[in-house]
Amino acid sequence: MSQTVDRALSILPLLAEGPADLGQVADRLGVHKSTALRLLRTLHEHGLVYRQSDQRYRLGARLFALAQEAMENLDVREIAHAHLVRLNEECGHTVHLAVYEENEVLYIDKVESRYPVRMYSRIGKPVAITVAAVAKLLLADLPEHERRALAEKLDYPMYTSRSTPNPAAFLRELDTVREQGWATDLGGHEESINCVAAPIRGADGKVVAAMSVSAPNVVVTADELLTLLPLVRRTADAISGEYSGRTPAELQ
Amino acid sequence: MSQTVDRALSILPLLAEGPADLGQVADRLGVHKSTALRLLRTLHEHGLVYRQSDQRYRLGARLFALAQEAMENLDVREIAHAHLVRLNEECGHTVHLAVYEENEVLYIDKVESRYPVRMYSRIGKPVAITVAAVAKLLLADLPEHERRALAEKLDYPMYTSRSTPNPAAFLRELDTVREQGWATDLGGHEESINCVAAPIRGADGKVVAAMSVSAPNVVVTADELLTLLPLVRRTADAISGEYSGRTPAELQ
DNA sequence: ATGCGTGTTGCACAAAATGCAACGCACCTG
DNA sequence: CAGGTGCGTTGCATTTTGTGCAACACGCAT
Repeated sequence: MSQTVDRALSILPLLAEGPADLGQVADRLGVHKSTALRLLRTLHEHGLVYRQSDQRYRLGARLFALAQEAMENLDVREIAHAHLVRLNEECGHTVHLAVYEENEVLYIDKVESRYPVRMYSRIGKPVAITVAAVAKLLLADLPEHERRALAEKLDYPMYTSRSTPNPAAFLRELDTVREQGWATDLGGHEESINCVAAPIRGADGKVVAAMSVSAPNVVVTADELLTLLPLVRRTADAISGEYSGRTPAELQ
Repeated sequence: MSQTVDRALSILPLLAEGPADLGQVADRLGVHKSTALRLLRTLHEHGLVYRQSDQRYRLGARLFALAQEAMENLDVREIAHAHLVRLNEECGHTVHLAVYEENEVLYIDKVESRYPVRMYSRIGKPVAITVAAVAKLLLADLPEHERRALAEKLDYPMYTSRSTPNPAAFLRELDTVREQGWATDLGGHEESINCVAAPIRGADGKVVAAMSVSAPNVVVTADELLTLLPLVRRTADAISGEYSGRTPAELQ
């Protein structure tokens, strides 16, 4: 595609890790300093990169503004948010909202647990796609060929002994999930954390997002968490209804 | 500087206005379709641009991930330090930087007064939350319900006759502080010590930290200290600008 | 079939990006 | 204070790389 642009864009994730100086950027890109300088200057002009007082470069304000706008284009998030908050108030655990995009599953909203022990996650961060309950729901709804192709392409890291080990097992799991209309992750990502998740569907029945409730074993056992399933499904259905225009928010 | 990158980056704000197809992008860039195509493809590979089902392009969710990660790796303390030192050189008094965390306000940086009479404080030590100027700023920015809940939970020790006596008085003080955008502590913690403080805000306008200048009566009167307010606010604004990655041009 | 509006590909040419080497500059260090 | 080291920065010759063109492919409506 375009080498120059490709290099320039590679700078962004690099700076997301933290500020870096010209030399570091040039090294990690594998280009001459002068080349890196010109790329950084261009990024700077567009406000995507900022030069702090110690001369090092970091991501700039413009990027935050763009991210904000990108968010606003995802209207599921806006509709879902109030429901997620309410669910969190009812059960107290961490609530996540995720979408599938370009072979990745991304968290796009999160309401923190009210318990002191919290699970780590980050809005915008790609999800552990082979084990996360929300990922199973989103992938289970893909057309067959796409699903198979993706399953073959993925890595299957064994986060724990319960992680999905290979494509075959994953595809079987996705079939089950599609069948039952909900999904779980019982210690597949981190030994002590369990999730239950339910799908959010658009007017045409396609899964547009998925939401989950997560809690560590020390707070509730997996069995206890599973008793929340009806509540989670009801919340997801409420969001689906509002998203597809069936149930205006005012009526609830 | 770099034409190709420049063109590619110009696509982002364009798509921020709303989804567009190849032709529209090419037109607005003033380039041939094939050129626009290659640029879009490169952006796409980096996840900054997403191709929706109707083939049109829009901003991708990856932008989040970047912005979010960058935020997380930002260190107010690191960015603020040089500014605090400069402020101390200009006025000579003790300068503090504080953040709110888990129902407490903590000093995270300090530059000592150059006068022989110093006030006692320690980095990492919780601040007298009901009276300190920095605490007022940080709490004033909390969401209403959280602020009320916290105000009720706190103790109101009468360090001096001017200490905040109760939740109602505290909430009133916080409203004033939020309104005016700065705060003071005039002998509320120790009879002879006054402070002026200003907030430091992130890209989203949220108060992420607060800074203050403190001095005992024997060095400067409260009125004299207040004349430093513009300087303190300017410093805080400079830190805010740098923290949120604004370019000088956008800063005005 | 036919025409129109898309997006997409291969290619020749020219422009634009690259790496180099040299310079400026601030900061140490002996 | 001379000399050295580690940065960022600049001008320039070289050629890689991006560009626009024209042609093609595809879907859709007429």
